[in-house]
Amino acid sequence: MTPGESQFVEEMGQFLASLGMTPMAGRMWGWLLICEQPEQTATDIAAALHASRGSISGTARLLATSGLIRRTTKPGDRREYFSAPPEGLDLLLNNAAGIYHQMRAIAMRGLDAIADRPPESRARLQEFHDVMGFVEREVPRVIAEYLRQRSTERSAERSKGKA
Amino acid sequence: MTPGESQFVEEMGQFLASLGMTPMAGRMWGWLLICEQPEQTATDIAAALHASRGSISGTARLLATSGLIRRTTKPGDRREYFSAPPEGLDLLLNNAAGIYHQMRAIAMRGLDAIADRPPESRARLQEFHDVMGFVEREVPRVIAEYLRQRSTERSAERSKGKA
DNA sequence: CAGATCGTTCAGTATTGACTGAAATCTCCG
DNA sequence: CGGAGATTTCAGTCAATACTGAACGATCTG
Repeated sequence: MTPGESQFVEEMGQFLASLGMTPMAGRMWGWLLICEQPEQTATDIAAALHASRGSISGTARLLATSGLIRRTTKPGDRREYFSAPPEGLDLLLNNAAGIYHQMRAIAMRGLDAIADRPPESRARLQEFHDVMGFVEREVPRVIAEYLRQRSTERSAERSKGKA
Repeated sequence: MTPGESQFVEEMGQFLASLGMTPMAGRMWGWLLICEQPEQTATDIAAALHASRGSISGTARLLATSGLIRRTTKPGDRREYFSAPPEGLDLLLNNAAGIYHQMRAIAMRGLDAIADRPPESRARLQEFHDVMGFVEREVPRVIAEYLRQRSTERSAERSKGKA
């Protein structure tokens, strides 16, 4: 790994860590985004990241269950190969947008907790809840629309390439 | 504080902590959203949250500089009063949307780091960068539009109330 | 000016949690 | 069936950090 690549991997580590995952998860995903061979074994990754195999194992499970990485096997090869599929990006975005839902849910429970108060006392939290409700609806809509549009562009390009 | 209120405060604490602030910052902001008296002294807050004054002091600075809370003083009263202004909500949203910018910036630096690679090797990260570029532009736009619309509705309501 | 109250600072404490590395488990080949 | 290569598990270590509480400084009152 060049210093620049190493810095990228480390930044992805800190970033995904700030989103609730572990630093190692970010490093691993980042590495799978930039490594020359898109499919890497656990040993490859451990060597590249200077990490223990145990750490890779646990992190691989975390990333695989959340859909960010894909595990594949090859006939006549006991090893597992990890790669970063394109869908991982969509999942990451949906996950990030999920914080708006969390915020609204918390506000909702808070409103229940102070249900007996007069409206002017609940106004602050009510507004918080309303704004989150909007964002929770609209942001995923915008993202989904873009992803749909992008996938149709892809199809068109592939058709053009074939023709 | 009732159990329900306490739970709300605690959930806000964990939530803002996951966004990079401290749990105490979330608890304090949450409390200022639901307390009966919108303006609270540091002593009031410390008592409500069972926290030390030192903790409140540091947290108040953090929240005030980020604009989430407002500090006010009254003539003939040495104490400072804290409250949660409506703009805090906007700032929180902008802050949350900032993660998209962070992601694109990291991807950009990563692309620089592997600038010498062939395009097919950079494709994964390039796509990551492009998608983030879109989200970084559009999500804040949608949020800003909504906030603007909401503020004009407010003005209309206030005028109606006066009339 | 003395006294009291409020705010800030900072060293210390305790907790959390990510990572390591060795032992255990599994799978497939010869 | 034995064994090599691979993965998983888990107890232990280590670092990061949020919070406490006492000491200090500042500001207003009587």
